[in-house]
Amino acid sequence: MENLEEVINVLKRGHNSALQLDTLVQGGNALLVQEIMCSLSKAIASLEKAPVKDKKRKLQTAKQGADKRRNIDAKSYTKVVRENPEDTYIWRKYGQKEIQGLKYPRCYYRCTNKFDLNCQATKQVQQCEEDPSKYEILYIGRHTCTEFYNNQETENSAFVIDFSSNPAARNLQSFPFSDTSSVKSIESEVAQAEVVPSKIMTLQNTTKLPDSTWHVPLMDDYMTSPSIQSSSGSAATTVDIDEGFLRFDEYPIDQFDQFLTTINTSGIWNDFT
DNA sequence: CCTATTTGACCATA
DNA sequence: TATGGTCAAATAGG
Repeated sequence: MENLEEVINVLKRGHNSALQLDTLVQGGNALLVQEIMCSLSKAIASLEKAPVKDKKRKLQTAKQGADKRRNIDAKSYTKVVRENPEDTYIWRKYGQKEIQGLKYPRCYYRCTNKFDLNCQATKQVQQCEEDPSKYEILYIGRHTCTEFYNNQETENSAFVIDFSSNPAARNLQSFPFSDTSSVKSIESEVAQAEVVPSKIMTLQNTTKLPDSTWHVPLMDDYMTSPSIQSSSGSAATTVDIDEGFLRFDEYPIDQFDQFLTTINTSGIWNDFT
């Protein structure tokens, strides 16, 4: 069991190396690299399919000892990989679930400021079956914590909250895409922290793993922009990252061009290519 | 100590 | 009652 994990990790490292090589190699050799990546992907995929179901609930009786909910030998502990210093949002993983009919589990993340700032933003990350290097990200809700920090920067707020014990909050100092006209008091922002239409973003050729803390720089700023709030009706949008540019196959919300211009000039997506 | 992740349990809902 | 989203105890690691 432990051995299998090891093998999978080794294969993943190989796959990531091939990904990096793919960006360096040109011409006919590129095909060879693609073939290596494909082979490794298939090998990883076949080793990783291990559906896990919920165990039946244990009946609690007075005679039972301490509730041993975890099996020490069950799974390995994955390391946090933090990249992309441009990102100002920090997510915290709060769940993982095997989904019926899907090979890979779905991972659930929330904003680290959920409790201290009542930020309701969450995301779900799903690894694609065809290409394990590709992840589908479903964003639910929007970050309201941005409004708080903008408020802190621009004026003396009546709200004094000490974040000295919260390293995540201390990192949240700049919001390059914030709209200063939308700065409001915390009270009003908390009041309108309702769930807004979700979006699906697909990352291609990313070497980032969706485990643990993971930074996604742009979509959340996009989610907090006022133009999104005015949209009605929910729709899924597929966003492909292709050679450093974004390719939108469908976009149901107004004022998208303005958003696209902003992010294309930011260069923030370069980290994903 | 502390915070973050893991993962079985819990629970809403279709 | 099966599915999938969330909770939280156990655990890792600083």
